[in-house]
Amino acid sequence: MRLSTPEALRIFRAWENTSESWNRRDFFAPGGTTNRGEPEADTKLFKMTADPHPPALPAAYDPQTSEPDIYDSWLRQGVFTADAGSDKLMFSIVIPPPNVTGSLHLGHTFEHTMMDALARRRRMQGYEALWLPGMDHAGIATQNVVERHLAQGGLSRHDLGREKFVERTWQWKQEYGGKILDQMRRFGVGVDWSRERFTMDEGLSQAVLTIFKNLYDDGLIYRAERIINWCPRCQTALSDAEVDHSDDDGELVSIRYGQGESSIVVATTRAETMLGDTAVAVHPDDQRYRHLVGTVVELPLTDRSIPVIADAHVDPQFGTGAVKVTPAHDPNDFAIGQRHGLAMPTIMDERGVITVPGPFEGLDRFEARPAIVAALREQGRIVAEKRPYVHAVGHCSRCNTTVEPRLSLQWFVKVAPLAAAAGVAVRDGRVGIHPPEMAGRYFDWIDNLHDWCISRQLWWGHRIPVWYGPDGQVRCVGPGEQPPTEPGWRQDEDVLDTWFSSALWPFSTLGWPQKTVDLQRFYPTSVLVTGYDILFFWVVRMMLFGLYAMGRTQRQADGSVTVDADASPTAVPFQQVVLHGLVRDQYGKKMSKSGGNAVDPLAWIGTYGSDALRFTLARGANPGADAPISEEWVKGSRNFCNKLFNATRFALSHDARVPAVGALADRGRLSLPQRWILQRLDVCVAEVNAALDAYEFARAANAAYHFVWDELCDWYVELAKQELAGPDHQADDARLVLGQVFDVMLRLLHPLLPFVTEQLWMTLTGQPTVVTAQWPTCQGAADQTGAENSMTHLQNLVTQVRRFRSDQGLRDRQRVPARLVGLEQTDLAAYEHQVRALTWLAVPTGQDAAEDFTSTASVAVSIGTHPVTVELDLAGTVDVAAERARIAKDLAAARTEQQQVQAKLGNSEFLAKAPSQVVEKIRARAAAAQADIDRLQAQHHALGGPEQERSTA
RNA sequence: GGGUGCAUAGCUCAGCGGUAGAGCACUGCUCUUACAAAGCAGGGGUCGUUGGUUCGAACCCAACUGCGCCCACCA
Repeated sequence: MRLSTPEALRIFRAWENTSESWNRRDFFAPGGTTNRGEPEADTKLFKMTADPHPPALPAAYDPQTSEPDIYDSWLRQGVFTADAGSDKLMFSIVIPPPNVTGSLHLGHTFEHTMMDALARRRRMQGYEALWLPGMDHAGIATQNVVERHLAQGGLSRHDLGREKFVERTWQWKQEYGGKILDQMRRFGVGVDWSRERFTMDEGLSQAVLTIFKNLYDDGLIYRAERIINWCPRCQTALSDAEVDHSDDDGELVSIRYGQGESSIVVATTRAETMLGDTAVAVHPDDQRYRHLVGTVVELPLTDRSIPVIADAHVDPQFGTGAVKVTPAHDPNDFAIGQRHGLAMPTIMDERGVITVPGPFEGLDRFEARPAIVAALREQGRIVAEKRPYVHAVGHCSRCNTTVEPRLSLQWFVKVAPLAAAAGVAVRDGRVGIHPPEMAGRYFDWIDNLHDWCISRQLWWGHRIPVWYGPDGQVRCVGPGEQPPTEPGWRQDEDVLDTWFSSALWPFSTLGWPQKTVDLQRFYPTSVLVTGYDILFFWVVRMMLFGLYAMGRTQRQADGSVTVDADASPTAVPFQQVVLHGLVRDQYGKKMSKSGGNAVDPLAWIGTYGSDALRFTLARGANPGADAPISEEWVKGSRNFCNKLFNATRFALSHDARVPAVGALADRGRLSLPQRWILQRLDVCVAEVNAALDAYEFARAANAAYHFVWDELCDWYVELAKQELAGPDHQADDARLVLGQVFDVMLRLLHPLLPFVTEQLWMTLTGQPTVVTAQWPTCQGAADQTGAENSMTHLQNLVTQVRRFRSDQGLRDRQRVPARLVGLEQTDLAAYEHQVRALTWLAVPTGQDAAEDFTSTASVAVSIGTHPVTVELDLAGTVDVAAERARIAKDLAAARTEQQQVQAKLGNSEFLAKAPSQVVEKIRARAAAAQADIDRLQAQHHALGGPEQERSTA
């Protein structure tokens, strides 16, 4: 196959962009070319020197070509490298570290869009802005991937052994782990690559050791035999947060324990656990079983007898009111077992295989279940069955295997002493949550805490720094300490939960436990942007550890340690939390690989550009909101970029100049359209700022979108064409106004559309980069000249004439001679030329034009209180039917309006109780409606319209 | 089981007490030199149902119906 040149180029670029070219770390090597203020000369696309003639823009908007070059230039200029020594105000964001195994998906681009916008805006506002990137080692996920990889070669991790396996995983990380970072570069994230971190790198591992040791010494980490969630496939413990519950079909069987008079019936969905039963429990007040408490019953299929005990935890209303107790395989039963000192035999191994000697030994738990039910049925022990029986079942969030509660020896973090302070920090406003409604979910967790199981039976991760001696000694080895070397000592085999190191991310990445300048200047981080789906996994835990490590602790009288709830504001890991939703498809369905509707962001970036994808995501990005997205909408955003590109190109081609500061302050001199667009620009700036202050990216994007497209392009640019062709002073003003509007808008849009605004702004201003340009602020000038009102009049007039022309089937090109009667009485008197240009109306020609001109059709419009009639010469070709239809329609609308308004004005209570401004507004509407009705009726009459068109009211 | 949210145009959503809006889709016309990745004009909704509060309700309150999400050791 032969490729055409452009096609080949495109493919080459796509390939080039994804990997090789981005691995040139010399762009951001420490001490290299990244120092701010000393941009390296760039000969490729952009001139860094003051060039009086900046390079012309390409003829077409072409993100595929320009975006990678622009990103290179940013890295070369070092604009994202934060200076901790700066005396500016500080702003910092740490990236939610993506899994090292991952590739970029739309969820990442979604939150990166928001973080980049926030950081870029702050940088333009004069802050020293740090956006710190990095990756998470993702314990279970990565180990699973590498194990799958090994399995293809017929190997298991045990064939390699621990050391080799970990080595292999590091290798894998080096080879594939940076993929997502390469993809982020193509997206154009403005992160500080010189500060990139990894949860398993040297510094962060020190942080993990340090906090483990501190917590251990403070008695906040302990090891205990507890019921934990166990995944028989991953063969590791899981925290509560790593278990997903779903309502599954099961089977509830009732089994008779014991014989005859002294028998008792219990119900269960997990019949196989009966092999581990050590009691039957009933409620102490339950009269039905009172006589049995203290006796023993025979446990079927075994040679054991178990006691009947009384425990207040049993619900007498449920089932038979009697519960079988399996302390080693059920959390409730474990608690009962502890209270009654019951034996806790484990009946399954780590794979979920029955270990009790006998006929069921070696059976998987799901094979054992029907086998045991069958055996019980044979003995006549099954007294009732209910199937299907829907009940909540826990699944491993990593592999979806049914979780098995299992008694085992694990490490835990004592959460209560940490959590109180974490609750207070949000309640007293030191940490803001957006949207505020979601703080409720945060408190749900904080107020209902369970201790956090942090040990994992994996090999990939931070190994627990505890050593066990030959005589039962336990020693926690802190950072810098030597592990015991005497014979017989061995280190704990387990590693820490991935979220343990993630919980340190806001300060470990800044150098903690060292007292670094970064830590001092950039902590607490300003904003955390993350999904509401990991509020519990991550946000809560960062709060716990952040306040513990960076705040103060108190030793209680009993020797226990708690985190001081009144820790200073500088202890919190972040000051604001912005929670975003999920990316959904165009039908509102959650995007997921399994749902088959997942999209590779790079594909869209390749076709439409990073800016287009960002803008589409931004238009769905409000706190707590899910963002629907589809290719059509990305295309729409690309079209917007193209619009902006072409409009700027228009301005440049007419020598638009950015005015000196204050040059346009005296607006009295300017034309109506000029005053209007500057006024609207100011409103847009205010709206965008207000929206971004509230993290409402969607509102900001929409405000800018509508200003650029509906106001700037559709109206001002069209009007400016007339001004540019007009008298010199007017043309000069137009060039300055265009310069001003585009300068401000490009800066204002930069956080949301970084690439196209950079390209256009550099060309417009000749400056090296918009990244460090000054952020626009609202001038706050009220519309003192009534420009908005007059422009509304102009727009109405123009639209009415255009509509008439459209209804009459007139081509735009067809200049129609016309008189604008009465215009001189209105505020548009000076703008007849502009009105004619926008409506393609010609001045009547001929010797005595005004007198000879014969009108054959007219359009009547109300300009404020003044009637204006546009009289056109259609040379007798007026489509009367079309015209009458149009007028009839307007008349009907005007009458409806009049009816509604009169209903209000006829209501004495309305007049009495409604605010006077509202009443005045309604009166004005009534007057306007009446004027419309009069005018339209006259026109309708003139066209020979029948009288029955009268209102039926 | 406990929370919590949502129902507005064909689709996805904004509006949250005083004339129902946007994008896409749809219809007609136009290659008018910034832009056809466009322009101009247009059609389309008793704002889930039923009550209530109010001069006035898409908006506030209650109930109902239908979806969704979060939490949960219901054997």
